[in-house]
Amino acid sequence: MRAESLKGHLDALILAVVADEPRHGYAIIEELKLRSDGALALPEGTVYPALHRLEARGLLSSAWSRGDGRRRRVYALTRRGERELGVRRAEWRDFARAMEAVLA
Amino acid sequence: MRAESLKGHLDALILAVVADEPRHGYAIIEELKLRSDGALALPEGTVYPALHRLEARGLLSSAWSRGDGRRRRVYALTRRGERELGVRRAEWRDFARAMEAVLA
DNA sequence: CTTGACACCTAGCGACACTATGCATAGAAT
DNA sequence: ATTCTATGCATAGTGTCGCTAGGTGTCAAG
Repeated sequence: MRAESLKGHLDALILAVVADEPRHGYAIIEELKLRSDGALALPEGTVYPALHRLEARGLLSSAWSRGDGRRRRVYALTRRGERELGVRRAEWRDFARAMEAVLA
Repeated sequence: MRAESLKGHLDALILAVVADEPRHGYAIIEELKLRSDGALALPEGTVYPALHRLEARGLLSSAWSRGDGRRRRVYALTRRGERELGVRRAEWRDFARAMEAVLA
């Protein structure tokens, strides 16, 4: 997976994964790997800053939780986040359609 | 169309358009607009540097041509460019599949 | 004789994913 | 006991690359 290819699409991925159920950062990384059959193996240095950015924009909310004595920051989609996910999904479809139209 | 979303995918688009027949920069821009139904309206400042980059990497070759008294730099796919297009197409499919798997 | 389409060029900017590194806990392996 | 691996979070710094904004010049139409 080329590094640059993800640019501009990461937010949609994270929002989609969190939309199903609230998750913490590490779990989001694992879930992305799982759903994409290993294609989306994102380093932590990519995901954690993205989560902070999304929360700063009001698309995610977070809360610390303790399980197994581990501290985890669990993220959930806000209402603005839901709307944003809808927009991003639509934008992805448009972009993918355009790409296919040219590459076909 | 979000600006960042194109990153990493521009080369594939240009190679694909030039693959059908040699074209000059302005014509490539028009063709992308046409095939994508207006979705890919790329500014010149995006396409021209990309063409230079692709030529520097040996994926495109160019030659000046005069028609109507206008000077045009016409680009054609090299053999390496053909191979690269194949790789990029495959990478796009993989990426798109992964995105769909997560967004679905 | 100005406007708009055609046609090319490039310096500098900004966004953002990634590298590298650090800290810390838990369980398994040696 | 100790080391290794997986879990879990964080961020400073880097590099890439599409875009903005500006420039040059031709040609047809109004």
